[in-house]
Amino acid sequence: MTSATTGPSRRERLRAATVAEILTTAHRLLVTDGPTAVTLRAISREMGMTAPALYRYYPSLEDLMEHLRAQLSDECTAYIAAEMDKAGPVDSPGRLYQGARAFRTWSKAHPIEFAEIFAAHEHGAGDGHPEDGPSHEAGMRFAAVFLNEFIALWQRQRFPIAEHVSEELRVQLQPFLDQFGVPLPVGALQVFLSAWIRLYGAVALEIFGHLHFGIADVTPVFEAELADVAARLGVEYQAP
Amino acid sequence: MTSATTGPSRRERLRAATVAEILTTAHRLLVTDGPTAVTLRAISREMGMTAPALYRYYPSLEDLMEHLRAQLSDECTAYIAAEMDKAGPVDSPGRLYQGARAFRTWSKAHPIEFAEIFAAHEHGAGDGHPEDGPSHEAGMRFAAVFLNEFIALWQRQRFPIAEHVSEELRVQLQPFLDQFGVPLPVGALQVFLSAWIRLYGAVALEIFGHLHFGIADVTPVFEAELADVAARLGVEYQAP
DNA sequence: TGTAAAAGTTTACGGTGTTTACGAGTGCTG
DNA sequence: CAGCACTCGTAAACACCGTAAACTTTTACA
Repeated sequence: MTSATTGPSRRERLRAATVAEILTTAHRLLVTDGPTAVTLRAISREMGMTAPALYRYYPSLEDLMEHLRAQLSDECTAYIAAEMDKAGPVDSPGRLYQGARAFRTWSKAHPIEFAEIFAAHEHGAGDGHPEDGPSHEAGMRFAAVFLNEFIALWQRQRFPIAEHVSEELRVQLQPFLDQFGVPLPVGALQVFLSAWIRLYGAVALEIFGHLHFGIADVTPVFEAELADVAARLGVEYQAP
Repeated sequence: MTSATTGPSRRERLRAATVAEILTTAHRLLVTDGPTAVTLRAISREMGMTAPALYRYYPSLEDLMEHLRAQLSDECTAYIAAEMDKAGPVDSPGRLYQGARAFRTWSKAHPIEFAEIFAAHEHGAGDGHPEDGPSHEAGMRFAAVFLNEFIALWQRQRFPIAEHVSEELRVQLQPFLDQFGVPLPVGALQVFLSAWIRLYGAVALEIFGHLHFGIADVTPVFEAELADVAARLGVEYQAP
């Protein structure tokens, strides 16, 4: 016993290090050789191991990929949060701008990771419980970054919200607000969802190459969308 | 020679039939057993052939999948166009509503096909010319359905467009309008792009399961988004 | 009818995820 | 300190996979 404070045991530390190496190796293979190159044999080969050894850490390749996606999502989240902080303290304007642009910047810099995180992964065409897994939790952490910023904006300046929220919509959104204790009226949540839809739509279309039918530089399109959302929120447009 | 009119030869007909069977078989495997089940061996097995025989029709599995994606995209396009026609002749209102809802309906009914078409397929993490291939052309046909409807709407009633289009944006969009002879001002094209971003964003987020953090039925969210886009276009909202 | 192209098969190579059985090392415990 | 259980890793094997080459059968046409 070398340390008085009983931290993680030696075995646990080694195991954690191996897990981290597995994920970083898988990540490197993903970005250098594409999604199809992420195989158990390739990972183990790079690590100087044999493929079945990886089964001591993940029950299947799909499960490994699920954890990789969660890590990639967290990296994206951390980048956005860091960029937001550069824009100033919590109640400073422009944090949402910085965050939205950071989302696009990260996605353009990591298109393969973006596809891995945000494209379909109801893998295997089966029943598969939709609401679980580490990548889903990572998705919640991602959403929290923008939602918290949205809450701060709402508390600072009440932007105009939909005067009339349909009953069907209220029934869907109110339970969510209650469950997580979000201090937002349903109308504001609707605006948040709309803003997120537009941000995701613009970035995803660009990353997936569905805007390259004649548009060389998508930046002006993105900025126009950003300006339109900003106008809806009643905040003045800030050029990058 | 059995027919006087020299149509496609017997061999060409057989070949076309085989190609069609290959694609329908691949499609069936895709929806029943998932993307990973679409293999040359599985397709040939179902067709009572051997795997290398498929190389007489496609140079690789990836090429076969590319053609499959094009066919799936065309099926989506055809469904949307047909649903639009149900809403009335070219200049009747509600065709855009019907089309947008048809896009969501088809996507929800064919989530795996949707992912195959609209998710990332810059396969293989390489150079790969982005602007070619049958699925890209199919994407153009898809876009044309909505764009033509948009042009008709513009010619029927001039909806309000962005009063000021930034110079950077104009430089990107004007060449596209000129190249394809689209009778639309850049401001209207910007509105079209914004509408498409929102439609795609809403549907993709739903299909990919990124809205199921507490929202059971996404329909009201989608309808709210639709109503907001409609308001921007200056057309009255029509409930489904 | 002969001949050349097309269509399909056989065989083979290297790769994959995954299971099973086995061995070496680690750490706790009586 | 001895024993033992548990962890980590390997080796062999199975059933797949995409793809290439050589070979055979079928088809169409001069």
